[in-house]
Amino acid sequence: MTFDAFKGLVNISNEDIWRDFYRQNKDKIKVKKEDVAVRNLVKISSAALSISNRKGFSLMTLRDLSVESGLSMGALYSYFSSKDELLDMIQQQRMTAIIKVFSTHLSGIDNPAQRLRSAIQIHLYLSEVMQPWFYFSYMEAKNLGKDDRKKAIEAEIFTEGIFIDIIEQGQKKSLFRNVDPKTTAAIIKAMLQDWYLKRWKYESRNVSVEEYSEVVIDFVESYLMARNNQTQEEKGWT
Amino acid sequence: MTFDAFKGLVNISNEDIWRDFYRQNKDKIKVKKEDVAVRNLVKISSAALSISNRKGFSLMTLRDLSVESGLSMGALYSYFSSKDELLDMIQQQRMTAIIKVFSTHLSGIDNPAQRLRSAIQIHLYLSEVMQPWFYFSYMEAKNLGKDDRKKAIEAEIFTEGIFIDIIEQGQKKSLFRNVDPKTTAAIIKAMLQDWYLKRWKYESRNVSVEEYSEVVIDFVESYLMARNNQTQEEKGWT
DNA sequence: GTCTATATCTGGATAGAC
DNA sequence: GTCTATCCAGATATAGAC
Repeated sequence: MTFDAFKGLVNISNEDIWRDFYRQNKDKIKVKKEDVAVRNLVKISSAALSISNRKGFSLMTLRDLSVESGLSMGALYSYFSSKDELLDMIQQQRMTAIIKVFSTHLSGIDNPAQRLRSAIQIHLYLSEVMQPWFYFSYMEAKNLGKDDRKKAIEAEIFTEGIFIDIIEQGQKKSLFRNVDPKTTAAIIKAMLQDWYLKRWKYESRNVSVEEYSEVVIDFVESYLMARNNQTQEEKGWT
Repeated sequence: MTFDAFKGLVNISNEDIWRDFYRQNKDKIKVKKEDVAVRNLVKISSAALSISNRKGFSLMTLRDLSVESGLSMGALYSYFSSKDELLDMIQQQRMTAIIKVFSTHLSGIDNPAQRLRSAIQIHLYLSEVMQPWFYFSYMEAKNLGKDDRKKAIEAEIFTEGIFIDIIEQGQKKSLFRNVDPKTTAAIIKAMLQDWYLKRWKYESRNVSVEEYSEVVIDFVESYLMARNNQTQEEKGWT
């Protein structure tokens, strides 16, 4: 699947994300007109991600946020009741998105080799679409409240678990050689994370998400299928 | 080389690091007795790394630091003149260490395959010895002052450059296949960084730095030497 | 060299006008 | 719903005794 095809399929816009959020949290948010609320939530979150990813969430003052979002400090507090709640709001959005996208796009793919390639692609493509979220989540994970910390760990286990499962399936079918599934999955995750953590680097080198995706897949397959002299045909490439 | 052998060779103790630092910065530091100064610098840096790596440097208050280091707030300011200077002090130390260790331990190894393995091992072993520094550097990089920011980028380029060079050498000698050296080096770095960024994970799974090192080497060699059905003997393993 | 006490300021949060 | 003005806790940094 190309990146453009993916974007068409998932169709995650900032607005959709925050409209969903608004509907699920109507009680917490003081502003009652949906359109107004959604518009401002988008402004606030964009500003918050931009400033935080530049200098860190804890160094972002609410005065910074007020200037960049174009809302007064008083208005900001109509959308969240504390700075920490704002952090949790952003985190929450990423996690629900990742679980949703994985579940829908991996179902129905049974062949482990094919499933491996799809999982890598989906993760990279999703993190490309939501790069600021992913970067933010990674960097600010340690500052989460207790509950959201738990959710973050669950999300971490969830994605890594997907890869562990795939590897074990492939080993059962003798498609992959007998390496340690957990460490392998951990390393795959590290490769995937590098894409959104060092995006400036890949951008300056003109590496597209599709190219990177192919390199990662090649890397992982070389490792899992080493000493297996298969042709591309046999591997399931097309 | 085993990890223990490495530790014996490099022999980086906290004390040596800060003694060096003290001698190079005698003018900045108000305390004039070397032994007192070094002892307290060790206390301060250990406390600062421990607290920062738990909740982030910007959320560490000087009161926290005072309690954990056992020095009063007034005393702390005999060793640095602002909180930002403390950050730069810690960063500086890691970078000089990494350049020193790489230069001494890679010189004399000419075979690209061997050089690749050594570079991976050295990086992992060094980051294991200095884990809190590496983690800190990575997480707080964005908060550096202008000058130190430049140094940080240089250090980044330095390590990645080592791997790019090795890969290009190996390709010239037809030991490695023709993949993109830059992206490959970037991915190798991502694997190396995962070791000190997610150390808790590997610790909880009882993965030692030597085991991890072998997996990374296997991973990278599989990729660079794919479709080359060599035996371990031929690859130079022993 | 190190401590306690304190000056000064920054930033999160709220009250109340519009 | 949004703004301005303000409160006040808590942070950095310093002064001066020991």
